[in-house]
Amino acid sequence: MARITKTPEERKEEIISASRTLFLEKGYAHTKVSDIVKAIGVSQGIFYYYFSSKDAVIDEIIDRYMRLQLSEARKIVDNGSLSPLEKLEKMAEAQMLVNHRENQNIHRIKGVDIHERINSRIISDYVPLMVEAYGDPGDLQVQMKFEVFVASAIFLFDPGIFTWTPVQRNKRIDHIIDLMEKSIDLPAGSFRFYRTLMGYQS
Amino acid sequence: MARITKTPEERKEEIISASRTLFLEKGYAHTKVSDIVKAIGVSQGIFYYYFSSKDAVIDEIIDRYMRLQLSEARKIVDNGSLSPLEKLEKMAEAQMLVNHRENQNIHRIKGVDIHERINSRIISDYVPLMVEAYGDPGDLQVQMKFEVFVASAIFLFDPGIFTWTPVQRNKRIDHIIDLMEKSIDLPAGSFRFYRTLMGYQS
Amino acid sequence: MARITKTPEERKEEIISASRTLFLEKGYAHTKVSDIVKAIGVSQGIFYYYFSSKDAVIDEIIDRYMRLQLSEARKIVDNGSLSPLEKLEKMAEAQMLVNHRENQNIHRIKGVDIHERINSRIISDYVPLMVEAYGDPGDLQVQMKFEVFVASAIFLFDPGIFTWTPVQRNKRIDHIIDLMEKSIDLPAGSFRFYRTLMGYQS
Amino acid sequence: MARITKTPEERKEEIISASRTLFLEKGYAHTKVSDIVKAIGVSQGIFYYYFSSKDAVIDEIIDRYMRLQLSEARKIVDNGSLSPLEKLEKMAEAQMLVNHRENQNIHRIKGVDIHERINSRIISDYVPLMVEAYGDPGDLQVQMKFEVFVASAIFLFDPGIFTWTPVQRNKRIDHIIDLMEKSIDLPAGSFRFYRTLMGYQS
DNA sequence: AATGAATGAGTATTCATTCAT
DNA sequence: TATGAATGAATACTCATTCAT
Repeated sequence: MARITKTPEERKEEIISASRTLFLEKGYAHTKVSDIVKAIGVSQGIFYYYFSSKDAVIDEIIDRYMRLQLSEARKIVDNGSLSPLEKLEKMAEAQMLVNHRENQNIHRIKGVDIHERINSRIISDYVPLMVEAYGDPGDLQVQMKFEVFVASAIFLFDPGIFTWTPVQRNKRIDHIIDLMEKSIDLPAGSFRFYRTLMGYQS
Repeated sequence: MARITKTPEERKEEIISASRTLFLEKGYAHTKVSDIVKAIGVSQGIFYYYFSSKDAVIDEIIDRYMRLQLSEARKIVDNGSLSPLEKLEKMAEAQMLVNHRENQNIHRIKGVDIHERINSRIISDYVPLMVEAYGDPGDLQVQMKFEVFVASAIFLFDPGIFTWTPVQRNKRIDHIIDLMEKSIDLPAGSFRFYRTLMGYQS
Repeated sequence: MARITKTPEERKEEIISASRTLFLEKGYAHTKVSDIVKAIGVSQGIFYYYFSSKDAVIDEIIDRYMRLQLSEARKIVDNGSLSPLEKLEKMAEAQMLVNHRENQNIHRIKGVDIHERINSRIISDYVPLMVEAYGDPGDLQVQMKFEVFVASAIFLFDPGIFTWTPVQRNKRIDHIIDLMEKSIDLPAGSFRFYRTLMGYQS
Repeated sequence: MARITKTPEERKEEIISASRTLFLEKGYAHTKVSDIVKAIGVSQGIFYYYFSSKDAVIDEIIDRYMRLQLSEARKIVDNGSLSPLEKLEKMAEAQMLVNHRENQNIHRIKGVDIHERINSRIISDYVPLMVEAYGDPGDLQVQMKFEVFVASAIFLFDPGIFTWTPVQRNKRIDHIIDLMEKSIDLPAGSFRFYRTLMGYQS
């Protein structure tokens, strides 16, 4: 095999990117380390030069994903020219954008508690940003409302658990949105923009 | 090994019972078929006479569990002498009872989408019974309210995902209960009995 | 692969025998488990059905070897019709016999302290039998003399350490024998029979 | 990493010293080349600039050790003002001195035939010096006596093989010394000074 | 002299499942 | 019904050594 040296950053990026793609395609468990290195044309050894184990890669993938989502959200929250609702809408859009950019929709990776790890951070790290965007940073009552909102959405629309028909799904999406709007005294329709994020099929 | 013939029912029961115990102790993945047969003193082969695979056993365990929960609930729902709230309370009690009876608290089994399989059936099969008990069988609006109620409870109190302190947990329990009560126009406190089921620590 | 069932005794024997042969040929480290099973035409799995690890096989080989040597020696020691010197001579012959029977000369296996494990048991278990044969069971002075005799022989003629010319080797053999004879007040030549065991080249 | 150029001698010395320390601590096999270079803060590549392989380092370590022991012994042998017994005693002291100086007690290194390589040279190179010190250079009879003396001591007190209790060990030490004294017609006690070298515990 | 990224060969072990008896 | 010996597929990780710069 021709020896092609790259900078550590490039190489690490390559490995992460190839891993994410393969994990998405075949699932974590069914992706062999040998598959990953084959995909980028390097030796097995180099994988372990950059990562201590296969698990360390998924850790890094999740971590990067969350950091990216959080930093995008942070920018929006800190944008003084936006209203609370505009901020939340922009945040939802940013989420979708990140998910689609470079195959990063790691929610769909099958395997060892990947979901658990992500979901946990969404509630603990992302929800507080939503509360801040909404204008009540640190307000526990509001935070718990967002928690329930996000939790039921993640749970009920988890493709690994439920297979709703489009109609069933749409009804539930609107119901959850409606419930949340009432819960925080917003006019009906204020959170309609969340439809897309939850997978509403029009 | 002495050959001891039993009726198929007994043998199957033995296998299921031993499997459930071991799955609970060591998790699904870490329980070997050889562990199971060793526990009841039979050969490896006989396992496959009764079950087509290791996975078939967990299927059966989940299935029995759900059928038991549903039949207990059914009885309560059909009990004409109870009010809607009494029915729901009895159902919650029955759930806890079944969970503790004969180690059946299979929610705690670690492993491949066991949770997913159970959760899915809770929403699709058990929630409708709650709606029926509440007195509005088939009312989609009510059903979706119960779905959100149950979904957020399952999600936010999944021990594999979150590690709340008792105080944090209690606050969220009360919040979810409160939200549900308001959502279906019940007096505050009507659903207080759900506290126990969700793990409230007083 | 055709499935051929054998009794556990036969199968275990097969594995041990093939392992010993391969260890002798290629050394312990360079013999793969896959080599062993290939040699007898069975699956990898069956190896682990009979032995918990590759190391467990060498343990068993050493153990069987020592038990065989010791039981042969025991018979001779217990033979009342032999004089002490006759016993020792028969014991030396028996040693060589065992070594050559069925490739059992496991002294020549290269690898992880195989020697250390054997040598240790020779001094601790076999030497006492020599003392008993000689007629002074439990006599520490005599035992230490035999220990030095055996130790220097094993050490100086270890093919992994020294490469003597035949002349050098012969001189040392005779010297060690002579020393031992004097040490326990035997007439010169009494222990000449040990020459063969030590590899005297005439 | 800052590039620090040193003279070849210094660098080589550094590598050897670090290797010896690590081999002693963790054994030869469990010391990685990367451990060695990490210990002195240089790159992997530079190791191979100075040594052709990991094995070459242990060769050099053994070689230096033996050359040091032999040169110290040579000085003593050539010291005309000492009697034969004084020479042997000084040599024994020198051995212990070298062993303790700068962690050089390489006898304790665990690993692939390190012992074999050292022991071989002790018999072939060091024993002749003992004979010379004793006053009979080239006398084969005397040499073989020293060989047996040294061989049985090395063998019986190899910590990798035997685990004597202090009492058992002391008895054997005195026995070997006594045997040697008789063997070369020295008054009892002449070689008592060897006790320390062999690890006598008073 | 020095760097450090890259190579690549090497393997013991686990266990669900099968099948001859 | 029951046995239990036998199958076989599946794979992450280590590290001495090399080499382009």
